[in-house]
Amino acid sequence: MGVAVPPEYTPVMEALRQMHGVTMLERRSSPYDVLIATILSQRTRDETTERVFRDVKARWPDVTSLAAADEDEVDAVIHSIGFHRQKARAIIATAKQLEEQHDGQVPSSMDELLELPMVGRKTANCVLVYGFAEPAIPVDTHVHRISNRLGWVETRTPEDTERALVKVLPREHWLEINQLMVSHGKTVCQPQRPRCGRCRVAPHCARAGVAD
DNA sequence: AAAACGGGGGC
DNA sequence: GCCCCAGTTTT
Repeated sequence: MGVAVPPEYTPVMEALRQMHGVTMLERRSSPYDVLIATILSQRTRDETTERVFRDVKARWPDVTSLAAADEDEVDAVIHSIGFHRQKARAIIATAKQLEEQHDGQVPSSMDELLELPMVGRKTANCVLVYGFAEPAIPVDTHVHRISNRLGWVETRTPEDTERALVKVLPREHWLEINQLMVSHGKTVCQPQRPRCGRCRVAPHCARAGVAD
């Protein structure tokens, strides 16, 4: 009986690496910084988020100061990003929750992270992999879309994609896959018109040259 | 399963 | 001006 030949994950990741030149260590930071920065980054562009995160850290450098921050003041500092009111409320509540329930530390388990406001699986997995260097795959819309286009998974939601990917993708690629596919998704494998003619992954892709 | 949240960047 | 976003929560 024919056992299906698994996709060639390593050549794909190598092609992505060549196209996008990710410098992994730049994203490594303390679990707390990853947590706050990732909440702020939801549905907003990186460049904007980076500036806003620096401003937040300058004004409220640690958990204790952020826990005591005034919501209107935080809202004013992060006003240039989307969902600023919810995010201001969320990061203050997160800081308070860390102090009251976790001795001021960021928890390192998925279940505990999911208890924090505005922390879903994608954000929690960012904290685990970038903050704690634990094996986890943050799946956003880019990872979801590209994994399906490649034929690695056949899933309807990012959550389903995450659960499928952790079963098939070798662990050596988990740390890189999010940033590589996000970069790829913004510049080459875009939602509407993927530029397959310029894509070095196309030879390995189930839908190269085919629209969704 | 779908709506709501939102300012900023690209065209 | 209009369309599109590195999600999560609520209905």
